[in-house]
Amino acid sequence: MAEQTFEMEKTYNPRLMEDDTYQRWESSGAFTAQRVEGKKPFTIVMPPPNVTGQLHMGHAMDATLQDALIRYHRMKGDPTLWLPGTDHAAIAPEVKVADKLREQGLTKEMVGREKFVEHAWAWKKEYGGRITRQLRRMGASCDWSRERFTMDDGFSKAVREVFVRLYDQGLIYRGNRLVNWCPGCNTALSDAEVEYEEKDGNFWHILYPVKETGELLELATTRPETMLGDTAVAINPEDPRYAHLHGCHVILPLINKEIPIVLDEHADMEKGTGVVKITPAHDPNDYEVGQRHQLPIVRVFTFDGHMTGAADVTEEDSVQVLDCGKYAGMTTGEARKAIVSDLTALGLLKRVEPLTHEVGTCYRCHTVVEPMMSKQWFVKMAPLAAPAIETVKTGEVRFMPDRFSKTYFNWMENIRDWCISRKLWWGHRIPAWYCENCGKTVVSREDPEACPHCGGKLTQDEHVLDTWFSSALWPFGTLGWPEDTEDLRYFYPTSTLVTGYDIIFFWVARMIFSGIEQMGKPPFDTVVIHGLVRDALGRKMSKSLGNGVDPLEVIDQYGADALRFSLCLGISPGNDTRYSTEKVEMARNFANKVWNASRFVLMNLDQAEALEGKKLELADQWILTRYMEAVREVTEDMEKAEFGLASQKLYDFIWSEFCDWYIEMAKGGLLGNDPQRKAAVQAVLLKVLGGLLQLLHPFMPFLTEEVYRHLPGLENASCMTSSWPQYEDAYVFTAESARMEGIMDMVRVIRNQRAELNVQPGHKARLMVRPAEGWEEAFDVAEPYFKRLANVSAMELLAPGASVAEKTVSAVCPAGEMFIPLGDLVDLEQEKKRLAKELANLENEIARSEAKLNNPGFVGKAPAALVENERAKLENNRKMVETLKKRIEEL
RNA sequence: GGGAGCAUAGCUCAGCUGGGAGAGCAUCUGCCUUACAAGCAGAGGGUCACAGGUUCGAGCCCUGUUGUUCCCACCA
Repeated sequence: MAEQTFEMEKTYNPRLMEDDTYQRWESSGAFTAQRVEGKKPFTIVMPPPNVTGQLHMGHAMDATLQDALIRYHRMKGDPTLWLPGTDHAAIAPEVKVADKLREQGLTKEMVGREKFVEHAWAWKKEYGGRITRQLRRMGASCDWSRERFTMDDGFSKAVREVFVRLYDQGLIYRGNRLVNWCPGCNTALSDAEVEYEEKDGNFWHILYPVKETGELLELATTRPETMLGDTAVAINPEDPRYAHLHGCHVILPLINKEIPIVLDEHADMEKGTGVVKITPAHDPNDYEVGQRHQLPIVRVFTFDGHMTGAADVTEEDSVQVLDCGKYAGMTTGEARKAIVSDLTALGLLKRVEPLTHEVGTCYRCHTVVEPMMSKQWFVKMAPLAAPAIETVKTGEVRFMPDRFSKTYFNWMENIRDWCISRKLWWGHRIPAWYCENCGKTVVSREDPEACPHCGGKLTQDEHVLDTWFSSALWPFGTLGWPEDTEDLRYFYPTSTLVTGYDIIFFWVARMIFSGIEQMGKPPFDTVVIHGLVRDALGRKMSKSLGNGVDPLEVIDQYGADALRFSLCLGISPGNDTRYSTEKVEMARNFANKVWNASRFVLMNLDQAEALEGKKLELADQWILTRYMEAVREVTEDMEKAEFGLASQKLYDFIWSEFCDWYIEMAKGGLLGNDPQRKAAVQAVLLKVLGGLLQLLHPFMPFLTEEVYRHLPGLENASCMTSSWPQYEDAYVFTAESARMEGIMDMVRVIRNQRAELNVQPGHKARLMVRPAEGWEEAFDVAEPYFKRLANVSAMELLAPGASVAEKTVSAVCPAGEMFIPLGDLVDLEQEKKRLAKELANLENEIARSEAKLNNPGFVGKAPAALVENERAKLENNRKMVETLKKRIEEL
């Protein structure tokens, strides 16, 4: 006799258990991955959140799905590794630290690089643990012993190794290129970091005087402030309108500079006037034109978004910087206004045409990005992209859902070189040094003392690497690479990557080509893509909108399990989902339901009852069969990463079948005085409850763990490390299940009739049943079910020919005919009408079935089982119609 | 300009390989039935955007149309 020390509260209260449970898990060492030779591990590397960031709904979704997969595989017995870590995230912390310094009246430049980086590390130290603590509150079962950081020593080594290797292969180069420049963050950006936003703007139609002919040439631009950097205007060589201008020049207004008219295909005769101004330093197309015609490159913007002045004038690598004179020092916006107004004064602004156009902005600060001529480091992408495309084409790496491989191809097949240098201080400093003496560039794994060529003094490149350069190495860098570690050999390639579709380009694609390039194998075989969590109105959650919901507040109020479940229920792969409090409440209510069902079972079990040798009734056989179906379906869904389907299946099975039906039916056995029956019911309850807690564990780890360890026979056992339920044929009772469903059907009909007739709940009525052919023995055990579930006082079976003299409500079900004597509540006319309607329905059904079965196409081509099913249904309905007709006659 | 997603009950969304439309919330009715009112029982509510096509059979597959969201792209 086990003492009942486990006092369950009436209402589920997650706060009482979550922290303790997590600590127990973590200290048990069960999160720590073990290498088991000969066994294939299941490995996920966590997308590393910003080290100083805070948990948001996106992380919550990410963590929930990964943890569900990890817990599922752990229970299946796979050696399981979920490798957590954080990202140094370059810009965001850099901005935060700079802000903090500003509060003290300091700027980055004032403190200097070295001190600034120290401040950044201090910042990291202060906030670095925050997000990992928050992930723990989600219940994330990561292997914290293997936690990594993208700037820890080992990882830094990996970054340098990759940089040097790619440089040596000629896949990393430095050059003057037109890059996306964010004046707000004051750094270059990669193409992926530019977001396009639709903005209102204008076409300014400007007139440039032609030197040779004196005519005014009209051209249009959306960015008049760049005109000081014009080094040509282009016309199409085929354009008859301008044939006479070949070889002529224009005088650039405002600065009266003579620039040539060049002939170039880029000038589209169909667009505008067919004349284009060419600004090689500030427009990608113009840059190309400039290259073709050997035009000078004249930069007119500073890197922080102002017009250049005398002080900026330099000439480096063929880029000239202009002194913009009266415009010098203005912001580009101010310059635009001034230039437009000056042109108007000169009569050279013909007209202004409003338009909306897509403008590139910085994905972090949303400042408008300026294309700028600048010397940066690049990764040559074509040779890296080719095998990365191939590996997805062959199915070696598989996106789920598959449509995201299209997104991937679309990007990879049109990829341009990747700008990897950033004008920041926080990050991996580019391992390149320039010799002051001989001017050569040294790229090295170790910091060099002096120039290896001439012994001259070296200075390191000022830039750091794009933060995605290091996260691209995450799947092998975290496992010890470039060292040849046991972890690396055992866990690489990893199994599944789980992430949102928004970082396929930033991260997934780059991990794939990096893995192939450095390790010879892609870093994972499956990429599970999920959607974004949006707000209740379908908007993206963002700081600026202030519509973000803090997952921690949700956890405080409803519990981590409720949050997790709400993020799984009703989602479909790759589709966005809306966050709503209602949904969390629904999940919390479900948790409460599970809690109370468990409470009921525990209250009624005094010891572990084994199922073996128990005499089972229809209800037992039914719930066991349904449970086995749930095991099969949930397992299949987990394999397919169909979290929405798995959680929905569990919700329905637990609530509608286990609680609403089986527990109610079980009460008879538990409260009755047949000890054998009681033991059988106890055994079934224990079996099914234990199993469904396990199935639910990946979604609601805390609740299931807490209940599971208090089940009789499982004292202090862990649900988390228990074995995933197996489908067992021995517990599948197909025929008996169908019998039970027949009885349940009758229960539903009785309830319905009573409700319609407004029978007082306290009023119990007798039930007379005339079983349909073959259903007789199903009613042997049915009486208690009717009594408990349908307010029946007593059930009596009628002989086949016996008639019913009393005033009754009646109904015909597949299982048989039934009569409920309800005395004065019965209105015979009403009853006749109802039965007639019922009859009409059935006859409709029969007509439908007959039409189907008389269709040679259906009988000939539909699956045999389906046809058979239809025949049986028809047969059944015909029988029911006969019975019904007889009944109506009797009335 | 290219690509993708979505359009199903009043609202939010499921519906897995084609075989009689589901859930939660909301609404209506009746219940504190000793696990649970965060609950129980019952009810109402849908031309599955529109038009064609394939099929014995279409919410599901194909084509087109409309609306909507997103991604990519150098439209001066």
